[in-house]
Formats: sequence, structure tokens, C-alpha cells
Amino acid sequence: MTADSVTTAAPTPARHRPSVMDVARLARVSVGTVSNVLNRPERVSPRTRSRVESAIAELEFVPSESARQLRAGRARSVGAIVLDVGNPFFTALTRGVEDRIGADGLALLVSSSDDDPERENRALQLYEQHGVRGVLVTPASAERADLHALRARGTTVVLMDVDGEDELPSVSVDDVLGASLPVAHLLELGHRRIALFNGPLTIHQCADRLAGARLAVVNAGLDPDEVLVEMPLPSLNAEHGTLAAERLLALPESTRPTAIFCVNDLVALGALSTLVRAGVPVPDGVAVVGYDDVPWAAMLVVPLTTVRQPTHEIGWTAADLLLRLDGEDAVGPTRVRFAPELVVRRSSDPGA
Amino acid sequence: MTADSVTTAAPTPARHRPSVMDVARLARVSVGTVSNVLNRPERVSPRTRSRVESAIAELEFVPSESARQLRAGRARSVGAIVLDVGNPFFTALTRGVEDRIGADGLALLVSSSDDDPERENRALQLYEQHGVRGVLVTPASAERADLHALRARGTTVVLMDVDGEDELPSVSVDDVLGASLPVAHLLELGHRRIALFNGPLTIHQCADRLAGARLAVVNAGLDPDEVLVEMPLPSLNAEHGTLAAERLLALPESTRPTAIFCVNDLVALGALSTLVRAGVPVPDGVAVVGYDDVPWAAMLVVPLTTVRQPTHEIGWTAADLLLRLDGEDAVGPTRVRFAPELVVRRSSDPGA
DNA sequence: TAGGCTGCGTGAAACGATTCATTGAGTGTG
DNA sequence: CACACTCAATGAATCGTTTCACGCAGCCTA
Repeated sequence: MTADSVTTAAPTPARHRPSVMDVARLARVSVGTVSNVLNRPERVSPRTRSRVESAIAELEFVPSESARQLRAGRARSVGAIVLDVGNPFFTALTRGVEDRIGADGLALLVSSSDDDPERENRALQLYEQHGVRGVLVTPASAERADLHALRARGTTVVLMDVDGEDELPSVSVDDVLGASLPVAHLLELGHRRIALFNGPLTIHQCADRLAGARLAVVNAGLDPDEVLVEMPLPSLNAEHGTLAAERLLALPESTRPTAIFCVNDLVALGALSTLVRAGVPVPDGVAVVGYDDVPWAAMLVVPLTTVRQPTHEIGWTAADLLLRLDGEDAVGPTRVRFAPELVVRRSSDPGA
Repeated sequence: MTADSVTTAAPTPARHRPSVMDVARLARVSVGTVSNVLNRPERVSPRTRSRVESAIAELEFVPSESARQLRAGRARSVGAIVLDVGNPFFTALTRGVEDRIGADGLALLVSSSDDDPERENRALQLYEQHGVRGVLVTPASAERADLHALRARGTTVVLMDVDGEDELPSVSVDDVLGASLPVAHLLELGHRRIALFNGPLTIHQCADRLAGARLAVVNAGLDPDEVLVEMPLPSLNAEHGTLAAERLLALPESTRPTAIFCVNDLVALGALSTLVRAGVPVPDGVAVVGYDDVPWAAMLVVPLTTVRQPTHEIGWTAADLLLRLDGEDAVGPTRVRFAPELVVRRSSDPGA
């Protein structure tokens, strides 16, 4: 095949895309009728309808969404802004949103804010211009001024993975509970010194999980300051899990924690691998608990005890809430909070 | 806060969203001038411009993308259809697409086809109606009739992760090379019986990787039928990696492969964990190699040798290609193929 | 048979931005 | 002083739908 033949293979040169008028002409009806066939087929007699339908097929007519939207006022799309689509948590969230949105034949606009209010705002503006039906946001900045302004201008906003402290609707997970479950579990197993591989408390999830851990200790009638050993990590990845585990192993036997609660599974993986490589038996030497229940958590050499969050469901529910709010028949709760679930595996329980 | 006060807090009731006309009126200019301020500010005198700009600010004017698009003919958005946004590979791909698309201020429409031609086609129709500038697709079906039809109707189409056997532009990875690299590596280390934990050959990646494995053996002057032991898996997850590893361990010592090449890292994880738990030393007893280089591959108890694919770059490049093709100044290659890279770690090389 | 329905279809008026031929004011030149 | 020329700004036409007030048969009922 020569370069020429490739050129010739190019799509039909500048043929005008057919409009309702072209269809109407071919089917010998008015444009209104074509529109009716498209949107309220029951109002058109079968004869006429089939004539219009074959005209549509013959011309390969594709309705223009922008024209429809211009007239109808509302778009058939929804925007979602997450911290990072590359992160498994948000990935599952997005998939949940997509599943709900797609059921209504709506399109999903996605972008990542990278936790940068600047980027978040750019995406918000873009989506507002596109006239989306609403926006699902995992907010980057603590101050929600942009979001409130957007809402005031008429766009529905639903927060995800954050509890709407203000009056914005939201769908979130109870991180306090999510941390108290595994810590209670460790206490029950007899652990009395528990390390917390936590992240910076400016991240609200980290702050909530610290609170949850303390709560569990208090509920057990113990003193959190004695039981919990906070070991903050600058960044929540496996490397820092490794480093923190090494620091932990360097502690004298007498004061060394016998269990580690990690703020996520990646950190737990780093910690776990370090312990195993150092010859420390898990869970008998040191128990390890993670958070998130990533797909590979159950498959590690020592299967990982962890906390499962209903990520897909959060996304689905947030989208559902958005559509409900948009539907004017706004009934039902506007602030949903899911309970996470403890998944016990060998890394904490020798019997599992 | 009572339910009543919540109701009262609702956004301004049905206030009309301002249009260019409102802005023009307030700024005492014509609509054309407002449009110029928006799109070609340099053509407007500074005095007038600032008057218009403050009117825009005062009214909180947000231009309607659908009106713009209706007139301009082309949308400021791009569609992407992948097999599953929940899959890390596609997740990274999507992020690459987003990064390229976002740089041009375009919006990204995303959906998952779940490898279902039906769903894929629905998404294609939706995006065509939205008038997207082009569509990036990881095709579900082998037959590309819909895609060709779409292209013929004027929408730019770029395939991802698939080599454009037909004349459609594409961005892909060389899977044959991707499999031959690790197999050559294993042969070099002295392995003469290598198990292939592969998936169904109907998946083109699996077929290509089998071909690549055989190629490497042939290149080493050996007989593929003697060296390679194909152990097909019905599904590419960690559980089946575990099962296959158990089958492998059940083979008599004399014929048992000394190395496993897995079609992805999840399968490799299943295999690795099973070996370690069975007390088989890795890599000295059995070496393991994966594919994908997922974020946790380096952090396992035995860090995993694997093949890294430039996923982010594939997405970025595909989006870049799309925009170039759309730009009419269509120069440069329309079929890009990336080379994967072998990442050697301890699971194959004791010295690593 | 008049009057009132019902069911189908009609076609013009939006929707809100962009474009472009045109007007008008101001400036420099012969 | 008339003329050409530039730079700003104008405003009507346009994009492709949806909507809605009407018209027109045909049919039933009184």
C-alpha cells in the first residue's frame, strides 16, 4: 500500500453531517416529527415513524448533543473530580460512579486534581461550561468556597470520601470506626503496645483514623498514650512502610510494639516484607494490619488483615445522590456515611 | 439547623443564567465584542475590554460550551473507552490520556467496555453524539466495523494497546519483545525448562507473549517445545496463579520447570506466595518473572522481576496522536509501537 | 348535522455563542 | 482639505435541536 492510497482512503471529504432537516426532507415530514420520533416515538403513527426511521438509517443521522443541550438547557453528562484516577481507591470510586451514571445513558467527565486546588478549580470551571448535570468531587482544598459558589450558580455538587461538614451533600466512610475496628481486634488478641504507621494529620483520613484508634483503646478501658505508639510517615507508600518497620525493629525488645496498624495496605506491605525478611514471624512476633483491602492483600505470603471500604458503592451512591438531587424530587438523605469492615487474615490472627 | 433552614439555604430560585447578551448590555457593548473579549482579547481596546471583563465578573457569567460548540462545529472534549478503568494498566493509560488532553484545556469522557462490544458501541454512539474531537479506544471486539464506520462519518479514532492491523492509527506495546526479554534473561541464567503461566490465546496479548517466549528460545538455539511448558490459565488473577503453581509443584522433580514466566504480576504474586509458603526457595528453587511492574512488585518479600510497560506514555502518546490527526496538519507517524523494558529483581536473580 | 374529541403532524420561535461584512471614528499624507 | 487607511466595534445571520400553539381529519355523540 503506497502513501497515495492511504491518502485516498481518507474519510469522505467534508460531507455535511446530516441534520434533522435533512431527515425530515427525505422522509417527507416536518422537523418536529423527526424530533418526536427521536424523543417521544409513541406520539407518532407507526407508518410515519418507520418512514422517518429508515431515513435516519439511510443518512446515518446522528443527533447533535450540543444542539439538544442548548435547547434543553441541561447536558447529559456528569463530572467527577478525584485526587488521582491512578490511585486504586479512586479508581474503584470512579468505576462506581460510571456504573450509576451509565445506567441513565449519561456521559462521565473525569479528571484528577492531584490534590491541587488550582487544578480542581480549572476542572470545575470546565465542567460548569459544559453544563454538566452535577459534579462529584473529592475536594482538594479544605476551604470549599469554589464549590459553594458553583452550587449557588445552580450546579449540583456532591462530595465524595469526605463528610460534608458544611451543608453540601456528601457520601463518605466512617474513618473513625474504620480505625477502631482493627485496633479493637488487636487489643482483643492481647496486644498492649500497638504502633501506628500513620500519615500527616493534615490529611483528614489520617486524623480520623488516629482518633478511631484512640477511641478503641479507651473503649477497652486502657490508656491510649500507653498503648499506642505513633510513628508518623511523611508519605504513604511502601518505602516509608519499610523505613518505619526498620525503626520499629531497632527499638529495645521491652518497649517494642507487638502489632502495627498501618494507614493503608501499601505501607503495610512495606512493613510486612521488612519483618519477614528480618526473620520476625508474622503475626506471632509482630502482627500487621493494613487498610483498604487492595486486590492483592489476600495473596501475600502472609495474607494481610485489613479494613475494607465499600469504594465502588461510595461512587455509585454519590452518583445516585447527585441524580436524585438533580431530579427535583429531592427526597432521601443527602449525607450518606458508610461503615467499613474488618477483614481478618493471617497477618494478625495465626488461626485465620 | 432545622429542615426548614436547609430548604431556605437552597440556591437562588431559578435565576436566569446570564448570557453574552446580558454581559453586553451591562458593559454597553455589542455581543460581538463580548465574544471577542472571550476569544481574541487582543482585538479589543484595553478600555472596552476591562469594562467587559468587569461585567463578566459582576454577573458571574459562564459561557455555554454547548452554544459555542453548536456554532463552532467541534467540541472541546475527547472520549476514551478502555476495557476497565478499574484495572491498573488502563488506569495508568487513562491518566496519560488525561495529562495530554488537559494540557489543551479539553475535557475527557471516559467509560469502560468490560470487553463487551455492545457496551463499547453504546459508548461510541454517545461520544459521537457529543461531537467529541476524537475517540481513543482499547477495542473489545476483534472486528472493527463500528470503529471504521465512525471514522468514515468523520470522527478521529485512535486505537490503544493494540496494533492497528487495519489502517486505523494506533499506539501499542511490542508484546512479542516484552515476552522474549524475560525468557532470554531466564535462559541466560541457565534455566532450560520454563513454565508459561499464560492466558487464553484469544487474548492477543497472550498470543503475542507466547510467540515472544518461543522466539527467545529459538534465538538461543534451543527447541521451544522442549524448553517451554505451557500452563494455560482460564483467568488472569492471583488465585489461578496459585493453582497453577500447585500443579507445577506436583510435577516430578526431573521434569519440573525451574522458572515461571507469568503473563502478569497478579498471577506472579499468586505463584510466588505459593512457592514461598511451600518452602521452595525463590529464585534458587524456582525463579519467577511477572509482567506489568505494578507499584508493589518491588516491595514483595521476594522482589519481583517483571516487564515494565510505558503505560502512562502510551495514553499520552495516543492522545497526542489524536490531537495531531485532528489538527489537519497531520504529520508524523500514525502507528506508534513502544518497547517494554525488563526490570530484574531478586525473584529471578539472586544477586539483584 | 353540528359540536366536541382525539390523534397526528406542522412549522416557527427559541436556546446562546461565533462569525463576518460593514460602519464609524481617528490618523497621516499629498 | 480631501483621501486613503487603520483600528474598534457593531449586529444580523447561523449552527441543529426541542417545544408548543395550531391546523386538520376522522369519529363519536346528541
